[in-house]
Amino acid sequence: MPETQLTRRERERLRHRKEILEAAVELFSEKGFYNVSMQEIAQKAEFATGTLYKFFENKEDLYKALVLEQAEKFHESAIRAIEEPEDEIDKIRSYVETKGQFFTANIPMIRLYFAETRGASFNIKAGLDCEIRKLYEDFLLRLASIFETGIKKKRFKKIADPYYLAVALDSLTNAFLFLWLEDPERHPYRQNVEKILQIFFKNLLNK
Amino acid sequence: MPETQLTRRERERLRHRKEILEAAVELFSEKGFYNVSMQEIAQKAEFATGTLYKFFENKEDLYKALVLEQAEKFHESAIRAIEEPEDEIDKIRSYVETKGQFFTANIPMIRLYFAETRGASFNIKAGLDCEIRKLYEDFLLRLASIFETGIKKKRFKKIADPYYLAVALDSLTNAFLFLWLEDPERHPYRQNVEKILQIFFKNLLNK
Amino acid sequence: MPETQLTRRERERLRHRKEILEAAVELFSEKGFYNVSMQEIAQKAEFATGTLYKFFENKEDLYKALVLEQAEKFHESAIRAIEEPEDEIDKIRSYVETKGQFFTANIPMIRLYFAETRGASFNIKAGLDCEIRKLYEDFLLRLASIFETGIKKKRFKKIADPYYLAVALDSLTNAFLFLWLEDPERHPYRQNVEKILQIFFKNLLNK
Amino acid sequence: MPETQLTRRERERLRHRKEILEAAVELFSEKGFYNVSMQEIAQKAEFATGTLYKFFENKEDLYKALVLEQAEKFHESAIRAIEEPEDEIDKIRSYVETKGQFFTANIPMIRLYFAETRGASFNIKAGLDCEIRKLYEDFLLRLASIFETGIKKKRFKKIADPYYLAVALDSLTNAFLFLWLEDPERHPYRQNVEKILQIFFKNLLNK
DNA sequence: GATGAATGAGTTTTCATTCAT
DNA sequence: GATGAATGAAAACTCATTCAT
Repeated sequence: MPETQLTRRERERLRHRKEILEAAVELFSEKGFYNVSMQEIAQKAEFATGTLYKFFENKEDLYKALVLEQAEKFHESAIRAIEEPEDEIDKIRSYVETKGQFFTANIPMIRLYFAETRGASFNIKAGLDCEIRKLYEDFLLRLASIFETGIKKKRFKKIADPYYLAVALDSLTNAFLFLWLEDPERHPYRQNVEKILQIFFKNLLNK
Repeated sequence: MPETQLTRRERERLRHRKEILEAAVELFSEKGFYNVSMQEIAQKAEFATGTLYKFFENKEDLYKALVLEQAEKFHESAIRAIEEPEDEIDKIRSYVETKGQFFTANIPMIRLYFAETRGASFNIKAGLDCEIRKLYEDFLLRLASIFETGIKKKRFKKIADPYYLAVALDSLTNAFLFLWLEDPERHPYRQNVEKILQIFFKNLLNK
Repeated sequence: MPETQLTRRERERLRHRKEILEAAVELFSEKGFYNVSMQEIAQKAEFATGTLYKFFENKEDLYKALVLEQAEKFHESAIRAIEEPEDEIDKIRSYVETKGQFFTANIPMIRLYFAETRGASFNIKAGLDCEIRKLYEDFLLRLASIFETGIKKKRFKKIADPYYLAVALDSLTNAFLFLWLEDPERHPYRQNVEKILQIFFKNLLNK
Repeated sequence: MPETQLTRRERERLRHRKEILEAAVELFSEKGFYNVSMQEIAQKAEFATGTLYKFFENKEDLYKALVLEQAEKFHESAIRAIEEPEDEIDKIRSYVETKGQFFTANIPMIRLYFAETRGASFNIKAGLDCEIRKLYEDFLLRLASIFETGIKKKRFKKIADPYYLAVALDSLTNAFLFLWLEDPERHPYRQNVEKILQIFFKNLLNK
């Protein structure tokens, strides 16, 4: 196992890095990039200010690392979710479900991730946008190709550009995640998304 | 008309206020709340820094005024859009169209408005959220009640909670506005939204 | 008079700038660039920290302005000193005298000026070097051409490259300025320089 | 020989100390005291930061050791240079030559040494000044006494205070070392210094 | 109302120094 | 002696806000 081949030092270093990131997500998610100071993060993570700079070049870099690492994790999960099932409909269901699971287990990331992908991210001057949006765009295209294949296989009717179907699906799931975030009891993600997707699918499916 | 009953002084004051806000939207929309300084706005509006404070208590207040006034304008248009037509389907069509018209004519506002309604608005410590979200929520309820009435009138099938239908509709239109914003030529709002709504409606409509 | 055509505001601004520079020379000259903080300068000049940044982009810029402005003043004086007299020997005497007058009246500048021209100026990353050294080099060339002319006119023997004569003259005057700086009573600049120059001239002159 | 009586441990320690100092001269000479960090020196010397503190109390101490040790070496050479020859003129020639040899072989030290002796050394708060300047002053006095002896022996005319002759000699050699440093090809130290000294000596010598 | 210079608290970032291993 | 992660004080710089004119 590679984990155990790291020296103690290296393992500690990784742990500390993780601790910093964990303190940071919470703060950023709650107050936003500009309302969180490095001191604040350091304090929450129980390190000195200077220590943060051993791990991250600057505040922006810390934020980027944070969002990008989570985005990559989500991405992997999402890709796995759409690759496993055979059937196109199952792929989509699997995605919707995985997305729900990922974010309901990572609540602080929801705001950050959406701010960076769909949102008006003014947070970071540039750069982050670039990488994370590339990931996002890449995934949209994969979703689109599922719709495309489904259409070719005559599983779906050809009612719209597959890319737009992907965009629509993504935006609907986001909307219901937000509802869930605001009031989890009242707006359970799974059931709600389910119903909306039915509207979608009933019409999309060739009987 | 009340406008003409204002003194010259008052008219000038209003004009100046408007000039400041106009300079501000552009800057905020381009760089975000925290990357725009009051001096920058003053310069763009061709006033002295101090003058801004004759019109707005502070930076936050200026931003709030900006977003709220636009939000109110949009809401008026949107409400008018859903009140005029008789038929529920027409109401919804009218809303979608009006939304498109409003924002394509107010590009800089798109980012700000979405950041505040759906987005992870960390921009402002608090308060703005409150008022603008109330407006937004109010409108969602109106949309919901259109669906509800439609269902009652048997125009629509009862496939989902009307509120969720409203949320879905809103999120879809947003998604297509964003696409349009990114590449207006390639992703014309009207046509795209049209197609997606058809998926919606075909299934929603009782034949 | 152009001075009086400045608005009161402009005149005040210039005065403030000057006050800042005056506080700064003393501090820099005493402790060196890196041992003086902007706060310290601000305090000594009786302004707020931020105010310094209205006048100078950054600490380096403030330092540059300081040294360069003085260097330019000295330059003008020095050039005037060598242009007025007819005779080559008088030109050189005039320079030596003017240099003494300038720096004995601007004690804090001695260290700064020498640090930047002849010294190992590590103070500033770059740039200042450039401009100030250009001035300095320019002046050395003027001095050299005085020697050259003197040689052509047979006032001087042709005992060495005129440029090296200039360098030698400059370095000797510096050395005696330093001595004076360390102990003005014991090492009066004028008399000492006088004697040394005699060594120079006696051999340089064609009887 | 004492060297071989050191234990292996002690020899290693000395070697490490030397390695650190060697890394440090280069860096200090290139960038100056304040633009070099201890971590940088450690890295260049291939030691850990903490190790530097086993050898030197602090950064200043390291710098002092560096400059002082070199200064002492130079002084020994210089003293040897003026002690060996019999004749006063030869002593001076020997000094000028030795100085050239020492610094052309120790380029990085030129800047540091001059900064500390003649220059506006703001580098170090204090203390270094003291010791190194004492060495320097001591040497100037030795030079002065050579001139004095020469005068007594009627080798030299009594044209100026011997101390000032020493200062002049030193400042001229420095000036030509600087020229050489800037462009070694164009300004060869030996030849240039030679010519300038002739001006000096021709007049100084009693035929 | 308009001006814009001045303010100074607050933020990011650096780096000499320490210390547990 | 060697390591290098952690420290935290100190510095540069920004900018919302004030206020005398």
